[in-house]
Amino acid sequence: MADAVDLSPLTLNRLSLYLRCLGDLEERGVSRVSSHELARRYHLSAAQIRKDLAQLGEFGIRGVGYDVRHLAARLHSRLGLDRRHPVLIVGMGNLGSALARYPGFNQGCFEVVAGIDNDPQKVGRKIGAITVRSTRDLRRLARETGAEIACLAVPAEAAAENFLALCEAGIKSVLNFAPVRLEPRRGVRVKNVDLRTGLEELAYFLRE
Amino acid sequence: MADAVDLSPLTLNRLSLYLRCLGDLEERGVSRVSSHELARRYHLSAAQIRKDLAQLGEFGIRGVGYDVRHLAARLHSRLGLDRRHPVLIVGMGNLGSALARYPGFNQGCFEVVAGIDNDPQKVGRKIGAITVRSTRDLRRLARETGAEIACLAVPAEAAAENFLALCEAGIKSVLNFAPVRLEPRRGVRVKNVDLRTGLEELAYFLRE
DNA sequence: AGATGTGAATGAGTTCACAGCT
DNA sequence: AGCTGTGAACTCATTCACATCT
Repeated sequence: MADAVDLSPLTLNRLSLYLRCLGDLEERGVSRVSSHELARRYHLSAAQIRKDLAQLGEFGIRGVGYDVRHLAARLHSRLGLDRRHPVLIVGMGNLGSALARYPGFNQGCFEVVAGIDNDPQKVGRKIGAITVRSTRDLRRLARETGAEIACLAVPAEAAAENFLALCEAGIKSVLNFAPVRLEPRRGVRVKNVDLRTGLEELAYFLRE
Repeated sequence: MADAVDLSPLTLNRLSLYLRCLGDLEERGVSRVSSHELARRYHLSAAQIRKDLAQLGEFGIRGVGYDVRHLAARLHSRLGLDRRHPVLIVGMGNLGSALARYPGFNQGCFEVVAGIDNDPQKVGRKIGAITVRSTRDLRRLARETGAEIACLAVPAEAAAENFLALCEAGIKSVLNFAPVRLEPRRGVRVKNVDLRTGLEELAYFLRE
């Protein structure tokens, strides 16, 4: 099957998940795995795993399963994880600071290269491996670091203006933690991560 | 339309979103709003808003729109947000500490009532409004606070055992931040929030 | 006139079931 | 014999279009 097809976000998120499962298997020294085995171990659906993987081409071995390392490498490159991704964090409050130190944001191809805040009190402070910089340096920072991805972790009321600044600094993708719908901008992809929504979903299912 | 129908998680998340939009409108002093106006302001779909809201019963006014306060109140109660929800946080590392102080987790019906960690160094420390408690106190804490919801913010390798402990302490809903699929337990609802997946999704769309 | 509420049409995503390969 | 890869069936979700009400 062709390599150019676009994957849906749903498929994409599952592929990320499979990749992590494969990493786990690799660590455990497992070298081959079937869709059923994957499903059993990680509570997934075998049919769906096959459908998802089939979109990346045929490289399962019928009667046997998949080669763990080969599959992981294929996923890796298909997901765009085979090149470095510097990440900027805007808003170094509690959440921004936690993200800067979050292992998942500083592993493999991802690296948090700078934190940005407009509070002069915070500028210059070291948080984890990075130093907090002023919002005014945003454009220069983006250019110098080559960052295309930014996390927006500012309060709701500051989200719109900071998002605009990110767009103007040439950022291409934004992971938005502010509980706000950002005005769509062409050429800039936004993924909203609303932590509160998760809680509300759980609360719903607690009604008797 | 009946009140007993179960809402899908997708619908549910949008209803949460609408609720926040209505809050914003209320603050701005807007008292009536149409589905089109909501869609325009917050970049949503008018048809979908109507479909979603219709599931909660008829209380729009044809030719006019919806009463902002009335609609907000209805959503509120339908989502189960009209009673208090004490929240426990397990794992007081960077992420757990940030969540404990996160405004969205300490607003309205939600309140973080305790943080839990098995590191004796951390036990007793104050973080935001709460004090860190030992994992051994989990069961008692759950009973005393009446918490039904917990956030799991421990490293991947500690997730399974802590999840088990939560289940045994009688927790009903878990917001899981660990990049791990938890073994399903009947009677316990899990919502996975994987921050890394968000980054990976963005990285995918940066491939040329 | 203008907006809601809703069946009908369309589209997306998942599961089934089995042909085909190793 | 066993597992992949995939069309077909099915379920779930969104969009359309309009009758219905204020």
